[in-house]
Amino acid sequence: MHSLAISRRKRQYRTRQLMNVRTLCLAILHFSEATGYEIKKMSTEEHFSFFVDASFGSIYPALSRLQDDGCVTVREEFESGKPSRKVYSITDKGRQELHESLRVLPRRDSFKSEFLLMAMCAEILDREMIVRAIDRHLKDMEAEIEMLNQVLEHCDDTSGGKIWVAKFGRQVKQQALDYFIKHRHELEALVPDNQAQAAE
Amino acid sequence: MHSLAISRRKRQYRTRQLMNVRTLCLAILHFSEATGYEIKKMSTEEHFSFFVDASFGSIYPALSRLQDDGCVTVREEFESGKPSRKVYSITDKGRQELHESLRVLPRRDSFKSEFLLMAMCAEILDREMIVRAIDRHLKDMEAEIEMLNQVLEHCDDTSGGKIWVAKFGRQVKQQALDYFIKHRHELEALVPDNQAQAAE
DNA sequence: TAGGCCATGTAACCGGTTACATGATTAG
DNA sequence: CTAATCATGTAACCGGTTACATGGCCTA
Repeated sequence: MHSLAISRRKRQYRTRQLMNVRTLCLAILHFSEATGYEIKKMSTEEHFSFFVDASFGSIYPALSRLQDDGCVTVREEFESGKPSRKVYSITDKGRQELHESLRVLPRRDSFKSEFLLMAMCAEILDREMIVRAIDRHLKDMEAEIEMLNQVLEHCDDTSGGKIWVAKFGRQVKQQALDYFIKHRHELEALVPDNQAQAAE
Repeated sequence: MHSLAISRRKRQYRTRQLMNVRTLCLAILHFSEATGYEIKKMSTEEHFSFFVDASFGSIYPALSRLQDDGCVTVREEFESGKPSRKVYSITDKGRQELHESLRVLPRRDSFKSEFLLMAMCAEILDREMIVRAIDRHLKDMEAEIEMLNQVLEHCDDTSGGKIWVAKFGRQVKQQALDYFIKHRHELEALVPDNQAQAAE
C-alpha cells in the first residue's frame, strides 16, 4: 500500500475558513476598538462567544499579524498604576478583508456537548454523577442567559445585527433551559439509585 | 500548598478531555459494533453529531490505537462485490475506559455559528448575500430536524439515553427554527435593498 | 462516462491550546 | 497573605483536517 515515491509537492492547503481568530478579531474591532485582553473576554464570556473560543495564545499573534498586514492600527495607553494597554482599531483594509471573508457561504452551525455525550451514556453511569452534571449544566445555561440579558440591557449601540444575534441566542437558550428543567427527571430516572451498593 | 517544586515538573501536557475522537469511538461502539466508515457517518450526519466532528483521518488511526490497547476487537468481513469491512466491537477494557472518561465533569456546551457571525455583521453586507445565507441556513436546520425525526422513528433500541438526547436536540432545533422563521425579516430589514429594487 | 457511494488508510500540515514568563493593583 | 483581575506575549505541543492513494459497484 505504500511504495509511492515522494512525487511533486503541489500541495497548497488553503483553508480559507470564514471563522478563525483573525476574522473574529476583525469582526470585533469592526464594532469598536479593543485590546487583546478585551477580545479574549468578549469571545469566551460575552456575546461574541458564538463564534470562536480564542485564547491569548492565538489572539495576540493574530493581532500582531493583522498589524503587519495593515488591517489594524495600535495605540498604546499608559496609565499609572495599570499595565499598559495596546488598543487596536480596524483600518479600511481590515474592513475590506472582513467583508471579503463574509462573502463565503457560512458552514453549518456546530453544537457540541460533552454533557449530551454523558447523557447518552447515562445508563452506564451512577446516579450521583448524572445529578451533579445536570445541576452544573443548569447553572451554566442560566449563566449564559443572564449574560445575554446583560448584553441586551446595556445595549447603547446602534448595531441591529448585534442585537438580533443576542436576542436569538437568548431565546434559543431559554427554551432549551425550559425543556431541560421539564425533562431532567426522565434522564435521572434512567439510572437506578443504587448508591447504597456503590460504596467505593 | 508549597510552591517549590511546582514550576518545573508540570511539563506533561495531559489534556484528558472528555471529548476526543477516541472517546467518541468508544461511545458509539458501546451501543453497537461498527466500521470506521459508519462511525464517520454517525458522527457527522447522524445523531452522534452532538459530540465531535471527526474525519477519516482521525477515526482510522484512533481505531487502530484502540485495537492496540485492547479496547476494541476487529472482525474483517469480505463480501464479493464490496470493499472489505473492518467491524469493530468494544471490549470490557474499552467499556472501562469509556466509563472512566465519563467521570470527568462535562465542560460547557459549545455553540458556534458562522451564520450568526454573518448576521452580526449584516449591515456591512449586501441584501442578496444575507438572503442566500438565510435560505441555506433554514434548509440546514430543517435537514437536521428531519434527521433526528428519522432517528427517533427507527428507534428499535432500548437505550433511553440515546432517545432522550435525540428528543432534546429535536426540540431545541425546532424551537430555534420557529423563532428563526418568525424573525428572519428583521434581519433582512437591516440591509437596505439598494441593489435590485425590481427584484420582487 | 461522470459522479456518487462504499471502504480503508497515510502523511503533511495547521489552527489552535496549554504552560510558562512577568508584574502591578485591588479585593477578601 | 492570598487570590483574582488586568495585561502582554512566546514556544512547545497536539488533536485534529485536508489532500492524497486506491478501487470496485451502481446509477443517471
